[in-house]
Order: sequence, then structure tokens, then C-alpha cells
Amino acid sequence: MQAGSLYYHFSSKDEIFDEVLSTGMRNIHEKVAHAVQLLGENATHRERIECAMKAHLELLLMKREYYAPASRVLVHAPEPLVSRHREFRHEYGKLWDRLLQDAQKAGEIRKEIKIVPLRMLILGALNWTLEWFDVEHYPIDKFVQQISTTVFDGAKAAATAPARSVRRSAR
Amino acid sequence: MQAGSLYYHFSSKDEIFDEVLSTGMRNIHEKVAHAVQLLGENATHRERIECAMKAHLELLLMKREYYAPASRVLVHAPEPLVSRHREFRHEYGKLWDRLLQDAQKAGEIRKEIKIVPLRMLILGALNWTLEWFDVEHYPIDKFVQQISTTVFDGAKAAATAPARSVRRSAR
Amino acid sequence: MQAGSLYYHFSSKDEIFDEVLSTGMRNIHEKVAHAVQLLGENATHRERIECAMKAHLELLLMKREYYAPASRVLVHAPEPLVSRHREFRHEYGKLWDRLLQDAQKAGEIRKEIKIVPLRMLILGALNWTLEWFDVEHYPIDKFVQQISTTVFDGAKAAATAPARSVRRSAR
Amino acid sequence: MQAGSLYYHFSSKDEIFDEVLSTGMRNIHEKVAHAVQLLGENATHRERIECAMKAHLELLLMKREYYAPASRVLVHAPEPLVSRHREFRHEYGKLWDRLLQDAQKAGEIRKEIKIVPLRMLILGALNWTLEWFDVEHYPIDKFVQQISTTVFDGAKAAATAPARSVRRSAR
DNA sequence: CATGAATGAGGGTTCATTCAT
DNA sequence: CATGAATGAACCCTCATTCAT
Repeated sequence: MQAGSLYYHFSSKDEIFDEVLSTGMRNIHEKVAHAVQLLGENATHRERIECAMKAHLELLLMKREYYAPASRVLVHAPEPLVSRHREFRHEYGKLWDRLLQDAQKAGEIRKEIKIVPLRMLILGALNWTLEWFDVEHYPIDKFVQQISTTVFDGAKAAATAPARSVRRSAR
Repeated sequence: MQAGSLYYHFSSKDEIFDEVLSTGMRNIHEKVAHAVQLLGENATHRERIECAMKAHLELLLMKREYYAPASRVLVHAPEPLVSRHREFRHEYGKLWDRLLQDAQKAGEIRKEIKIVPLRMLILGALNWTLEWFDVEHYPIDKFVQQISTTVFDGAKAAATAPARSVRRSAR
Repeated sequence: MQAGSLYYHFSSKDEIFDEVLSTGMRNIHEKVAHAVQLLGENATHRERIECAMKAHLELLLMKREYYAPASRVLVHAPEPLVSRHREFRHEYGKLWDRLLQDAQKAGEIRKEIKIVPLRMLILGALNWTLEWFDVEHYPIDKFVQQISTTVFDGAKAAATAPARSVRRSAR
Repeated sequence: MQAGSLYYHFSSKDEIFDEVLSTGMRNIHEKVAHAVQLLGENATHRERIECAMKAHLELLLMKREYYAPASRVLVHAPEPLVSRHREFRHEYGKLWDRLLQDAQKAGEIRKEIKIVPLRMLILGALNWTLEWFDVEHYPIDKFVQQISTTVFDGAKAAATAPARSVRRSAR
């Protein structure tokens, strides 16, 4: 296909951006929602969240050629498009917030944990994989499991000598 | 300053990239190392790690105008430059690995936790803030504290009913 | 036509150089070959050579706007292109050498005359016209005739008193 | 020396051109005049002309790094400079014309030969060497001798069967 | 006298876009 | 629908020139 031919289907590059970006966002949203739904009602909330992580990460890394540029390119798009995209992201964020809130309500996540920062922590860790994760040499599942373990169970050693005891200095 | 003026100081756009990218990397490395060192010997490992998070995040977000484009631009740089940059990242990664390993040796992080994925989780969460964090409306410290709490202590509710026990049927 | 438009047809300035230079060379080669061929079999070798001179000179000077820059520009072209061009020149040189050799074999040029320097003498004289010849004020034919007379018959006075004998004082 | 430093000595690039081009012209003029003069009064006119050819060619090819660009660059210079340079060339041309005319007056060159075209023929052949002559593999003297032989004695075979006899067709 | 630094015009090139076919 | 061709703005870069020191 020649460059000029695009303009029969789209009226500008930004319109293509729009199409492409929202498709990407929609795909990830749908895949994650679908994967979680497939788990059925009997899964624990933690299982659902791990399932969401896995679905998100898999799509991201399997379609890396698509998602890596897309995330870089968004910033150059014109404002109306960026807003629309933020909408989508926001919708998608709500999906995660629901997952996390449900877990919290069910007692699988502590009350003191704030949902939004937790969501950003998780999605940040997941999205950043585009910059470094090597699918060839490390299984996606394993990384998901490690995030889950760290985030849910915590990295801290079992409560022997409380690290707290030392002085809590510096700003 | 006019576009042409740059070429007195640099011989090509890529050389500017190189300078800019490596300066950015060096600055962050130095700032984090320096901040941790200032803590002194009496700090717990967790405190050192929180301090590193804070230093990293502060530089990233205070010089956002610099770091946001830089992270997007790297991919367009010519290979030799990208390699050099990976070196720097690697060096910086080792700084974090040392912090985390020391914590693990000191018993502040569980033996089962793998250091590299943990580092990637933390740095991913930190770096991704460039995409969403709003310095005006939320204090950096607080986000650092939340990451730390989640990552160290875990998001899981206190060990009353083990989440695992819930498992019944699953899909 | 705008500058940018060229890049639909060529991928770089050097490619344009290449096209332009080789077309120029090809045209001159073809025109000269064709003109000589049109002369038919009955022409003397001298006539053929004069005809080649005329064809060469006419194209050069009628398309001066093209050939004058082209000859200046070649030196700035990248090596592979320069080599290719030397090939063409070499081919063209062989055309002249054939004309001259045939004349020599037929006894129209003395045995002692070396063909290559003779060719370079003639082509040098012809090509240098780009620097000075004024088509408006002097007929091309006449210059060709003068070159021919000089080169074939020699500028020397008829062999009455051998030039050597003249040696007296002079200046 | 830095680029800017030139502007203490010259006020523009064209002024440097001017200096450089006229120096080049002057040098060649002087060298040729001097060489001919050194020959003394007893030389034949042909010897003087050969000597001029040799001096011209030697300077041109020994200082090729200078003369080759100079001849290409002249055309890009501003009009006043080009005019001045034409003056110099003209002066130099007169030197040659004198040599040739003297030879003609002395009977060493036939009356029918026109001096100016002859001069242009000779200088064209000499100057064009910048484009092809390989000093490493061929002696300058020998080429001079060959030009001289061709131009003075003519390339034509001794008058046996007059080439003329054939029909003088075409054109 | 020389240099370091800046400037701005212009050249080579890319790229989003347009348009006739 | 698609293509070949052209456009013009913008980018990277060079180079003649200027100027303060």
C-alpha cells in the first residue's frame, strides 16, 4: 500500500493514531476483562488480580511491536485525541480499581492500602516491562507470580527482629 | 540560541543525544547514591531503599521536562549509543541490586524473593510515574511510602484467614 | 518543481548525480557514435574524426548549461559513482581510440604517433571549450576545422627551409 | 587557525578567492615567462613554445591540489572577481599569442594557421590534463613532446596517397 | 592578532498531505 | 479504491560571517 492510499480511509495521521491507540486500549481492556471473567465466581480475588496481570502483560509483550511505539507516540498527538485516550485509560483504571476494591472488601487486601496508588504501582511495573523484559529468556507467568508475591505477601522477612527498632532518621 | 549554534559544541544530533542521555543517567545514579550515603550507617536497609526511591522519584519528577522526553527518545538513537546507555542503566541497576541484596542478607527481605525482578518491579513503578503522577496534587513522599509499605509489608490483610484457604473450585 | 519533489524519483542527491552524469556521458557517446556511423563507409578516416569532433563539440556547447556544471561537480560525488563514471569515460575513450587507430592502420596517421596522448590532446582541446568558447561569435564548424588542420597537417610551415635551420637569435 | 581568524586578514571569502586565484594565475604567468626567458636568444620558436608548455604543465600538475579546485571554483565567484580573473587570463593569453605569432612571423608556423584557436587548442589540451593526467605513471616531458610533435608536425602520414582523393561527403 | 561562540541563510532530506487519474 | 506525483513545512546540518574577549 502506498502512503497516499491511507487518505481514502483516514483523513489524517492523527485519525490513524486515534484509531490505533483506542484499538490498543480497547484490546487490552477487553482481554483483561474477559480473562478475569473466565475465571468464574469461585476464584479468590488474588487469583483474579494475578489473572488480570497476566492477561495485561501477555498482550503487551506479545504485541510489543505495537504497544511499545504506541506508548511513546501518544504524547505527540493533538490534545483532543490525548483526552479521549485518557478517558479509555481511566475506564481501564476503573476495571483494576474494582478488582482491587473487591479484594479489599473481601479482606484480601488490608484496609490501610490505598487503591489508586496500588493500582499505579502494579500497572507501572507491568507497563515498564516494555523497556526491559526479554520474553525469550524469562517466562511471563513467573514474573507475574513474583509481582504478586511481593505485592500481596510483601518482601519483608517474617516478623523476627522488627527492623523498626533502629532510629528512623533523615527527613 | 539558534539551531545552528549547537553544532559548534556537538558534531551531530546523536552526539547531543549521547550527552543528554548519559548526563541524565549519571545524575540519577549520583543523586541516589549520594542520598543513600548521607543516611549514614545506622539506617535500616528498608530506610536506605526508601531513601533511594525518594531520590530517584524526586529527580525524575522535578526534571520531568527532561526525563520524560529522554525515555521516549532513546529508542530512536543509533545502536552504539543505545548500547552505551544500556551500560549505564546496568550500572545503576547494580546499585539497586546491592541495596536490595544487603537488605536480604540482613534479613530485611525474605530469602525467597528474587532480587532482579524485585528491582524491576520497583523501578518500573517509579519510572512509570512520568506517565501519570501529578506533583501538584500529591506529595512524592507519600507515594514512596505507599510503595514501600506495599512492597515490604505486602498488601495482604494480616494473617487471619489465609487467602489460600478460600480456594474452592476455580473455573 | 519544488526541492522535495525530487525525492519521489530519486532517493538522494548522489543518485541524481549518478543519473545526470551517466546520461550526459551516454548522450555524448551515442551522438558521436551515431554521427560517425551516418557518414557511411566511403568517408576518409580524417573525415570520420572531424565528424566525431563536431558531434562532440556541438553537444557539449549546445547543452552547455548541463555539461559545464556536470564536469565541475563530478569531483564532489562519492567514490562508487566516480568509478562508474570513469568506466563510461573509458568506454567513450575506446570509441575515439578505434577511430584513431583505424586512421593509423589506413595510413592516415603516422605510425610514430601514440594514440592515447593524441586522443587526450583532442578531447582536452574540445572539452576545454566549455571554459571559453563563445558560440554566438564563432562557428563551431570552423573551430573543428582548425583543430583538424592543426592536428592532422601540423602547424609547421611547409617543408621548405627546415625549422631547425632557422635557429639564429630571435626574441 | 580557526575559521573566524581569517577575517582579520580578509574581509570575505570572495576576497580570499580573489587573492588565491590571482596568485595562481600570476604564478603560472611568471613561471612560463621566466622559463621561456631562460632559454636565451638562440632557441628556436618551437623550442620556446615547448618550453612554455612544459612550464605550464609542470606547475599545473605539481600544484594540482591547488589548480584543480581553483578552476572549478571560479564560476561560483561574484562577477567583479570573475572579470578581474578574465583580465589575468587575457594577459596570459597574450603571452602565448606573442610566442605563437613570433613563431609564425619567423616562418615556423604556417600563415594560414589562426593564432587564437591554436592557442586555445594548446592550452585546452594542457589544462584538461588536470582531469586525467597521472604524474606517477607518465613523464610530463613526454606528453609535452607528443603535443608538440602533433601540433607542429601534424599527425598525418607523409604525403603518399593523398587521403583527399576520397569523396568529401556529409555535413 | 587569534579564538570561542553564536548566527542565519541555505542545502539535503523526510514526511504528512493533496490531487488527478 | 489505489497509485504516482507533487507540495511545503520542518528537520539536521554546513558554512560564511560576526563579535566580544
